[in-house]
Amino acid sequence: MLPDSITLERPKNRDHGDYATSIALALAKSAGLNPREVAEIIIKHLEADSFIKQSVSALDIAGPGFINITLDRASQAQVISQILEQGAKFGHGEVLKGVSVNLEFISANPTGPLHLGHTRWAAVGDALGRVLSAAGAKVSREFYINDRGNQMELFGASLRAAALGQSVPEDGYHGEYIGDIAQEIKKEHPDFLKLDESTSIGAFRDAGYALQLKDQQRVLDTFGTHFDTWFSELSLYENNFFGHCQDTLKAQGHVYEQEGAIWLRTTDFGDDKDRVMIKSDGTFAYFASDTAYYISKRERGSDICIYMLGADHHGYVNRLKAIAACAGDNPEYNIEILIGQMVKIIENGEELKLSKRAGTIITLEELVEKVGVDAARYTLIRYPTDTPMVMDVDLLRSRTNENPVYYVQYAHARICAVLRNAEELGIPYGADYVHPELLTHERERELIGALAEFPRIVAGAAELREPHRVARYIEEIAGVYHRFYADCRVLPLGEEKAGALSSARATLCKATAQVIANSLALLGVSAPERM
RNA sequence: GCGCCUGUAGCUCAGUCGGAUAGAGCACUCGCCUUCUAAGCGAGUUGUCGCAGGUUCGAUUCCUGCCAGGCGCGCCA
Repeated sequence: MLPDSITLERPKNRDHGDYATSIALALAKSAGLNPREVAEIIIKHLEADSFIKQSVSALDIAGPGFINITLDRASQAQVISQILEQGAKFGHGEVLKGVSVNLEFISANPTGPLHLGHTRWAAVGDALGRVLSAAGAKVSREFYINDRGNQMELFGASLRAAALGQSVPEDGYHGEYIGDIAQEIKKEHPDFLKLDESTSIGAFRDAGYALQLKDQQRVLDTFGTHFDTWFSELSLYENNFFGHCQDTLKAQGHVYEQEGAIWLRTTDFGDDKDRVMIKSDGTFAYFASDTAYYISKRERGSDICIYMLGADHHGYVNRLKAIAACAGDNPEYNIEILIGQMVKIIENGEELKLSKRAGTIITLEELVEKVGVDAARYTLIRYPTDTPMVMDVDLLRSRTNENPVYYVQYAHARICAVLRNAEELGIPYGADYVHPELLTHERERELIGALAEFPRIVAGAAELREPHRVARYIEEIAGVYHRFYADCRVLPLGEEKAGALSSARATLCKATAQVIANSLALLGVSAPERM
């Protein structure tokens, strides 16, 4: 019996070679041999292979039966040429080629500023989009605008009340920005206050909606997060699109009527209870939009619909999955839901809860004002989304290596400085100066080996939907580079003449800078040339 | 009550389909700049991987139960 796949891993301990496999241990039982014997047989066969003979310098059996593989130096260093040739494309691959992904994230109500919870997704969602694209997927980034329902009416009523100088409704919106917008609308459209109450509320609602949406778009733009589609919930009800969706679900046999309401039998697919689509008063429940929106995404050509939701919405996972199943899709493939845990922010050792602007929690814009785009994005992306996280403003503002984003950016800037100096000294570097035979230092081997991992990291991050892996990888590269820098002098000292080794090392530096820049680009974080 | 997430060093957290001696950063101690950016590097110290079972050659990782914390369970959106 052969296993489905053979795992090849990078050992933590460098003494265990460049790569290692535990295949012999896995096969030992069914082969009826002890693992080391199995390993010996495998190695004998591998050694007969001409490609292996050429590119591998050692195959060893270690421990209980691991096979440790040490690569030939020259073939290992080929990655340097590859990086220089492919440039910004290095690391990009095709594991997700041919897959069309709809990536929906943030999806805030257009009734106020984006806050901290949205910000996590603004960073992670954007990074995931970049990572998926790099892995070959066709990605459509979508922001779903919840522009329908009671919240919008309350928003309109709050604005109108503020414009009239009245106190806003109890369950309305109370942030400071409400007053600002109300004044802006009043100035632009003094006539709105002369309309009868419900028309007036509608007018304020629509004007406020337009202003808030524009504001969200502006803020996200400065944050470096861009969308392909801003999808209006209201548009799902235009041209009877919802009716069409209802027919689709009906055809699959999961729609029924009870007590004057129209239901979707989501319990057929693991939901706790069935969900109402059309309420007994004839209006649409929010869930109706969910079903139509999913169907819209699929009909517009996406194979996989990824939803990025806050932890307070995790109760929606089953019903969303059930929608896919009710539409006749495979809920294990066509729909994925990622849950982002809460983000807390502390400053001076205390949690920041109130934003004067939003009236509730701190906004994306306020966070950026405090720590800058790069630090905010990097920190938010650096952790898996299923862990709650705490952002420490003071730490993120500090320009020390307590702050991982600086550690990583500094490595890039440092390399750029070395390369500038190399150019001044007339030391050539680039694809013609790789000289693998000269890069024999342990630090050089380490660095080359780490650079070679990048494509695997990108593919893994894409397949697992975990962009934080890219951030952790850059930190490793930065660390390995700094150690190389400390031990391996690149430029000639004093009166020394520059030799081939300087060129080879400068070339390695160039390749490292490229990989760091590519990684940071996947996170939407800048790679400064000077700091 | 039911469901989801989390529990790893003093602190903040990584840990790939189950692999070898469980890792970073910070903090603490001590070294390293008359020459490439010291925002850096090196050395030292730090662990009942929440607890208890199970699966197996092997479990921080998978399964079950329990403990602790966070969140969610509307014909609201």
